[in-house]
Amino acid sequence: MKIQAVRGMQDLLPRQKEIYRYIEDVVRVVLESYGYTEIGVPVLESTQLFSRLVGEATDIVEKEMYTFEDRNGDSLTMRPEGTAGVVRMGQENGLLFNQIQRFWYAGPMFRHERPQKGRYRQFEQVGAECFGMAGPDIDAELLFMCQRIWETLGISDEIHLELNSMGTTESRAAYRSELVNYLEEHRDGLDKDSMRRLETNPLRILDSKVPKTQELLASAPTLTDFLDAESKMHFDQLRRLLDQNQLFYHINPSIVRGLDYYNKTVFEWVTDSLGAQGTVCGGGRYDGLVEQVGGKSMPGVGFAMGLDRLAMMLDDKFESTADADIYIASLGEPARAYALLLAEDIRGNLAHGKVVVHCAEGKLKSQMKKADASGANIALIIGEEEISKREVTVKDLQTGEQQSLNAEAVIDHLSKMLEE
RNA sequence: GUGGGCGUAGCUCAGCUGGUAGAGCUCUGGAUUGUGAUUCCAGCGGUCGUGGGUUCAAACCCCAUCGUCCACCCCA
Repeated sequence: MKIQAVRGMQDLLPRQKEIYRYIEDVVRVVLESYGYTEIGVPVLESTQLFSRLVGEATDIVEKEMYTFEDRNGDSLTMRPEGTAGVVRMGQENGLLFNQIQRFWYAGPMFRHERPQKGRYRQFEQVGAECFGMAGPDIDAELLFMCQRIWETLGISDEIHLELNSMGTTESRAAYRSELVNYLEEHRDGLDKDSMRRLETNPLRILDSKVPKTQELLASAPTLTDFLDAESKMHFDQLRRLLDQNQLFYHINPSIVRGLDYYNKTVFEWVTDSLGAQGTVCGGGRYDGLVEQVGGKSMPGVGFAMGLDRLAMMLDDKFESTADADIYIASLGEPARAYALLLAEDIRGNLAHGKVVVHCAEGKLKSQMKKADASGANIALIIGEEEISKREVTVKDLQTGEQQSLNAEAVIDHLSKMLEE
């Protein structure tokens, strides 16, 4: 019986992992340039946190959570999203009371869905969450920040912004009942999924891809018409800020988001280049959430971006770096031992550079092959001749030129070569 | 959870109407006693996803199962 990875869990091979790290580095630099501070929150939380904050009737809570009993009988859940945990953490540690905060975090999330391209059961997210700021300027800042990340990664022309406002809980409730009334009247025109959602989550019907349902929706009441005055103003101001900064967006009234806690601004950054799982980043405002974990009422906004999907977008353009700059080949036991010492010496004296020692049997020919495959530009060769003369042969693998230097001169020479 | 495609060497794949398995890449050795990225030669490497069935005979047909991919659903 062979043991293999659990379904939906992916291994990151060296090249992939390198892409992830590159993205993380870019994201970190950009987020910190906006003054966001990094935090860490647990992967495990009590199940209640998610069922209450994300919403009992959402798909996530209903059927996608990895939930199990701890040894003492507590129900625990591996986080399916980041916001709930950050809100809990902020409240529990007193970071939110009368405070303004800008946080970011990175790490794995877990959802038990059927795996697919761009969708795994463990997936990596980077999130940003802001607290204590009610105005649209912080919403705009988050979007500028995303845009800057896309630009730095070189994928901004493949991603566009879909924007909507969901209004306050009250205005949304008013719209919801109006929509249900309308759809009840045209019940026989609905598809099966939409019929079901009419009971569970009517706003989701707006998202339906069934053409007949979409026809029906064309003359249905729209959320925009039901926005309360304040939400409307917030949305208009946000749009103005985006316009002023020439950040282009597409108003999409059917963006509703699958979590209960959103209000006012909601958005998704979407790409066509990944197939069906095109959302690369999503987020919005959640002004009522802090109150729900027992805190003083406090506005919040945030987003989460999916590293796995971003990594897929970069895959064909990304160039891996070489495994080595200097590769040391040796022949015979004394040379082999000396190679290790020399490598230590080089690493201790060079400012940067990767030094790889051939630690295995092998003829010089095969060692040189390894040197070539490693991507190194320089090979050092140490054999019996070199040992007896206290020399090291330095070979430039691009030009093929080589020379023998005495051991003391090697490091100077190498640092010059690496600088070129 | 639903639907469809695909599982053959480490990787990418070929294998006709059922007749007992092949290529390229990688790796190892040689042509070149201690010199890579080109060339040539040779070698290593397979319970044909797994279990059952049909058949004289199954990688190939049938059933089941697992995995994977794509789509639906939903989202990162």
